[in-house]
Amino acid sequence: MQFQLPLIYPYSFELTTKRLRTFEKTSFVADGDKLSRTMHGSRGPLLCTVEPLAGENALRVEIEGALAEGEAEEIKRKVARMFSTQVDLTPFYEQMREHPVLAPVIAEREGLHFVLEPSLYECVVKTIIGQQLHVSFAATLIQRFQELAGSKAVFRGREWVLFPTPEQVARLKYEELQALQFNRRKAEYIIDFSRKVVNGELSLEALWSLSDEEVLHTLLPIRGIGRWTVECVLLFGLGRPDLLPAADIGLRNTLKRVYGLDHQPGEEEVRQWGESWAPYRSYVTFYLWDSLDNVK
DNA sequence: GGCCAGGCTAGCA
DNA sequence: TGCTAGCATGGC
Repeated sequence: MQFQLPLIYPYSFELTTKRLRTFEKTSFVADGDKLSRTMHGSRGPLLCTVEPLAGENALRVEIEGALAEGEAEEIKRKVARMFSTQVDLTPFYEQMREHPVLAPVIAEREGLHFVLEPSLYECVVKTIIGQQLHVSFAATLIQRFQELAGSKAVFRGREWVLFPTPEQVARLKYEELQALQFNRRKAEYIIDFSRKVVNGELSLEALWSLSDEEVLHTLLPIRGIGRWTVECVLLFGLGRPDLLPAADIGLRNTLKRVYGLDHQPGEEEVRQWGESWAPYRSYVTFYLWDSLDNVK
């Protein structure tokens, strides 16, 4: 199946997918302009390939694999959501255009959009793995985790790994993740979380209809999930526009640099600044993170 | 070699 | 209620 997804200008495919080609390359495989990744379809593995359509202000999408009756529309919606094709950044840019400090940081990244994970489960697990680790080491762990627990599928004559399902992870033993250099507690967090999803104690699909606050209250009691993790899930899983992970060390380091401070700002300080960024705090956070990536 | 990473929990005051 | 050691490893 092939289809096109119209984009809302401004949209830069290059800026938007840059992080997928660098330290998030565990999800997507790049081939020139094209990016491919596997997804779970209702009838088995799918391969989704996305590329910009020159001069058309649209994405060209190809889906390989068996689709069920009526599944095509669902996949189109999912890919559109993943690549934020229907998000209009114009009001965000207008609000921030006069900002004394952030205006240039934002202007340099005109057209940068979120790329969301295809499933909330994948988002939560990757975020837990990434807690307080170097991004590059987290990527290594995610890779090993996928190889260990995920299914394989063959497309175009090569083997692709799928992100593990909750069922596959629920069957693992803690020791199997420890052998991949997960620490004991992180192994427990991930496997125990997966078991909650499998036994129905937690419905991730239900999160879509909840407010940010309600999502926070739903996920926070789960062991291994703190405020930062929920905020990342709201951002990168649900695509909510007004989140501020004020405790994030990367964000605080970036603010120190961008604002030219002599100290690393505390959580409260970050929240106070963030008030003037509402209702687009997620975008400011994301743009600042992007500027952090470029400094390293 | 030491300290810190895009945190979180358990244990202690 | 608030603070801190410990976690498992890589990078600087």
